[in-house]
Amino acid sequence: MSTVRGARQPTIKEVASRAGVSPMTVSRTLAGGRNVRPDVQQRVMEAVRELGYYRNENARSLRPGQPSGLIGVAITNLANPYYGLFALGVEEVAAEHGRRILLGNTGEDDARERQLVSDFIGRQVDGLILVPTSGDAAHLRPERLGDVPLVLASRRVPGLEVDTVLLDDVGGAYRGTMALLDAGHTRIGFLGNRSSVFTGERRYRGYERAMTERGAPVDPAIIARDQQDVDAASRAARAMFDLAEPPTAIFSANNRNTIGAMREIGRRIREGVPGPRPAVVSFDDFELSELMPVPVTVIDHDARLLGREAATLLFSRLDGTAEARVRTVELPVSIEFP
Amino acid sequence: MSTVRGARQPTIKEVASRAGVSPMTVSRTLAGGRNVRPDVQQRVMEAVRELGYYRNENARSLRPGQPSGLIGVAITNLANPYYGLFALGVEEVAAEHGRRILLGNTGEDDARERQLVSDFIGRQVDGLILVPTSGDAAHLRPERLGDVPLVLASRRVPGLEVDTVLLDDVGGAYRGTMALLDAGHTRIGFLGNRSSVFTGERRYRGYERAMTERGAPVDPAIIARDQQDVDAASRAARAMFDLAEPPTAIFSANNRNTIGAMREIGRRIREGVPGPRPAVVSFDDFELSELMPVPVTVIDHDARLLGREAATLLFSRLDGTAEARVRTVELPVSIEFP
DNA sequence: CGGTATGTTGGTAACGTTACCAACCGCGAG
DNA sequence: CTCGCGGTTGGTAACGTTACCAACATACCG
Repeated sequence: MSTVRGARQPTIKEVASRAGVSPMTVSRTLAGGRNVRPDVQQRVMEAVRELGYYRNENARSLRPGQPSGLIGVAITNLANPYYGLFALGVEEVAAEHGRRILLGNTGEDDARERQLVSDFIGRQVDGLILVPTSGDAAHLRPERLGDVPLVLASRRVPGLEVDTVLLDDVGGAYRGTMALLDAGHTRIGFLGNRSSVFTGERRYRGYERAMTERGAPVDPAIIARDQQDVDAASRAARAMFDLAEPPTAIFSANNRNTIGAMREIGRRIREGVPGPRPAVVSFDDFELSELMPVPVTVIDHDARLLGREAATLLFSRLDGTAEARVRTVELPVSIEFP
Repeated sequence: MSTVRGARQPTIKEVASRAGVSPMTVSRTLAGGRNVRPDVQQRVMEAVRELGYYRNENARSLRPGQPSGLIGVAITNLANPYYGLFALGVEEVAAEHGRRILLGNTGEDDARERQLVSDFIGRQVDGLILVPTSGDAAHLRPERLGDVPLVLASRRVPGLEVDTVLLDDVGGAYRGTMALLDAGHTRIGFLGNRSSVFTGERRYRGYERAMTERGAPVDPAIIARDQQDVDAASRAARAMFDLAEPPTAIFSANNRNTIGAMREIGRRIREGVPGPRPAVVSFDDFELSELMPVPVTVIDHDARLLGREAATLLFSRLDGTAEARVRTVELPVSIEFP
């Protein structure tokens, strides 16, 4: 090995001089070898191997019109397994298109989102995929992004018309609630969260629509929409069950709330606390739902597919194969009965 | 707004001419404004705002000695929530150091890992964090990486001496198995997986050590080490429980195997299949373990912290604050009894 | 054998940025 | 009033790469 430890990365010039050719010939060889004699190509590739040369992608993309091959992805909370799957879906499609992803976690923080987007633009990303933190849209306006295409996932941003992939939140919540109503329940509690205002709102709307359609009372006493984590959800469920008129069923708008409700229900059963053993419908799947002490209907979705769709939408813009019109893809959800 | 839709990103020159100064003055202003008159700075910042200018980070890092501000992160399986948490930990620390992360998923594929590492180097990353796919080490040798520091996480690569963060797999498995032995079990089955050869091996070693130390027989009939997913784990558990002499307890080396075993145990209880209702120790936590039909002891760890430690190790190299010696950090695991 | 088409190779310039140096300014000390 | 110094500004070159053009070699045709 002729490379010295601690040395800078070798450049195309060093490869060229080692192979006894010009940098242009090295460049051509690495670009596929069109119009380069095979024996010369071989000499070049040998020099590349010997020196451990890698093309400097940053220098490459410096030339105008050259894509950087990077996609900026900002999601709200990587600690949520669904977003891990989402990121995986994006990564897969990006890899299929020879792109890499720059990943940032916003933690539902507007300022951090703005910072990430700025940085992504500064790094010349070819496109952006964003789970927005539903603040305002100023930093996402086309004139701020230059000609970098943007795809929103999971949520919309008020006043911003761009390609978007969503779940069928309303329909899923509607059908899930309907299932409870069909089973004879009329007093159905709602557990939801605030953070994802957009999805939370949509899922609540589905719940509400089903309830009113069937003439079931929508009682604020059994609607809790402020729980961000499992513990808060547990407490909310507890308060609801301790009411004089507790709900006989629960619609939970997400994973975190479902787990919290389950904890509380499990505790009551273990400790013999009297009161309801409510049926549960859960938006978002969770493992071992079939082992729960009460029947759980699951409204599941494919976050990985959501990521893939977002990336596919983006690449159709990048390839220029997309129509000009802004598109929204709404992915179906599936319902699994206990 | 004077920016034209579809236009290229504005350059420092355009900002300069708009502000009536030279590009150097813009550069200095953006670098903190040392030795630039306040009123000139203001004019420059105004032009920056008006044009929607972002520094081109790629061009910036082209100059020799300039860091790219990128960290390459390759993990094996983003679909695993633990790796999502791991990535989050890395991202957090990177952000604290003003770095972004380039994320790739290897899917336990050697070729893909090599490809990702090449690409990361080509993009001039300042450092690499890798959950290795335990193939060979050729592409990770220092002479192949130039002077880019590397940190391994979760697993080692045979024959490669680099900074590494691990879990206390052996100790955790040992203590977990001991807990079962203390409870009077002697016939303890083992469920594990192949993919992560390294951790799988270590966890098996902890199990084996505890067993032999107490003189409990290590019976190949109740040791299954080939399950990659929940379904396979379920089948392995089923076969084990159907033996003439089934285990009275199960040590499960990971999440996937635990879920699979639980499914099978739940099925047998629901369907009234006679046979053991084994106690379970699970390496890796899972939610609602307290609601399981048999008592589950959980050996948990903090994947986010693992990611933070990996990144911290890397940045100590980058800052030059690290001692030269190769370091290994082994994070403790916690045991939660049912 | 001359001429043209085709294939191969290299030189030059440019991408956006900033380190370095040179030039210039105003101000205070001698 | 002159000198020198510190603060401010701009020009030049270089980072690594490749598009473009020019130069040259070779093959083929008439």
